[in-house]
Amino acid sequence: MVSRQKGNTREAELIEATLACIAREGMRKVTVRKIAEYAGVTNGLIRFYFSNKAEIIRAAYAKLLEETFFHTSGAIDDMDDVPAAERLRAYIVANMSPPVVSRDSLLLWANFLPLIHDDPEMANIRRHGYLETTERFVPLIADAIRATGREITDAETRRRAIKVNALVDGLWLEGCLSPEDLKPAELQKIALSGASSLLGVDLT
Amino acid sequence: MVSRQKGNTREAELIEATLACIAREGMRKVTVRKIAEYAGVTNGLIRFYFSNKAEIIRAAYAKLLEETFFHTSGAIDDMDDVPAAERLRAYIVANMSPPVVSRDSLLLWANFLPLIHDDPEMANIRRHGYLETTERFVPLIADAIRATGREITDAETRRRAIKVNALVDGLWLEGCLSPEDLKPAELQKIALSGASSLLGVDLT
DNA sequence: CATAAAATTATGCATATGTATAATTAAAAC
DNA sequence: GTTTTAATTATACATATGCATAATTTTATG
Repeated sequence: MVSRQKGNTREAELIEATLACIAREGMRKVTVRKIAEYAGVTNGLIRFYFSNKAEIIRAAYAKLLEETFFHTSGAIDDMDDVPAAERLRAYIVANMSPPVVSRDSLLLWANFLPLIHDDPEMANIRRHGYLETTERFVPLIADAIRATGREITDAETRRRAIKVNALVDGLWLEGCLSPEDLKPAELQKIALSGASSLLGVDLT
Repeated sequence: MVSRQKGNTREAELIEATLACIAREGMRKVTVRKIAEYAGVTNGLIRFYFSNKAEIIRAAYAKLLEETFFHTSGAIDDMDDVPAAERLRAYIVANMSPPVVSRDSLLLWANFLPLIHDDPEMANIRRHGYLETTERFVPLIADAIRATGREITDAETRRRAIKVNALVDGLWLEGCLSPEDLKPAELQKIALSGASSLLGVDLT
């Protein structure tokens, strides 16, 4: 029998195992038995920490979003007194770096996506993570534009934000799909020069 | 008993049913019985047209890629004598329009993605579709830049192509995820003005 | 050290699933 | 109109799966 652990540690291990299992096997091959195998325990134990399979999947999704938020928003914590352009730069670079850019992150994202459509709980978890991210990104872009002293309407600002957001998302996608063609360093250069063109702000 | 049909029609119906089933239920809930139900036949019939489940899934994926290629590349067929910028414009607009932009297309894409990693056949199907698309898109961008008469290195041209491609992919993603916020018309405007900035070519 | 509580394993069960194959029905051939 | 062939249904089976629960082991408590 595997040595015992306090609730929190073992629970976290099971969630980690779930993410690893989803990333490597795909959601359709994920079973409670396989999750247990990944965690090095027997299947019955999962029921001790989670009331059913859906719940551990939800916990894994929440964990994934937290991690992503930690890595992107974490990069601009303690930068309140820094110019907006520099903060935006750091934020974009973080979004173009591992572990945000990785095969696993894309696979996890894709595997969770369909669940959002038939499980309202999953939809809530996503909404929360999405708002958290948007609330940091969009104002950053708005500030960077305003810092240049240019006159710009709210509608136009919004359109610029959508573009930069799309560019970053698209590059994230390409970077995850073709890591040989687009390594993080180049990804970051491309993202920064692209965002510079789109915003009329020098981020390079 | 459902009235009989010649091989091709029924086979195509089953593939259509598979795509509908994947889009609405998610890959993990797709069973041969459910596919049959979507097609209005009994489960045994699937084995008559496909040797196993993996094969009908592969056929569905190939169909999806064909459809996408048909809608995007189809938009610039018979445009050989038109200026490159205009062809690029039409191509981008096609990529920002239904059915390329739709909830279903994103869901299908996400559901198929994990299969590419453990089924070499699926990887081949994807590679084929990807090359087909890239071979039309990248030269279009290169031509549009060259048509302005500017001097530009191959490496820089490639970087620009990656950016535009990422912008389009990212907008596709956002458009599929939030169809209320980003309707096709606005999506197209944003994509065209964004690509214009990134390439230094007027596409609006 | 004995006992209680918590963590982990082992086992069982009902159902779902992929696949195989036999039975049946409709269209085609002659 | 009968026979052949192709298309479709019906049935069966072994396995996988989620969930439940009993048994066991480890840690904590006194």
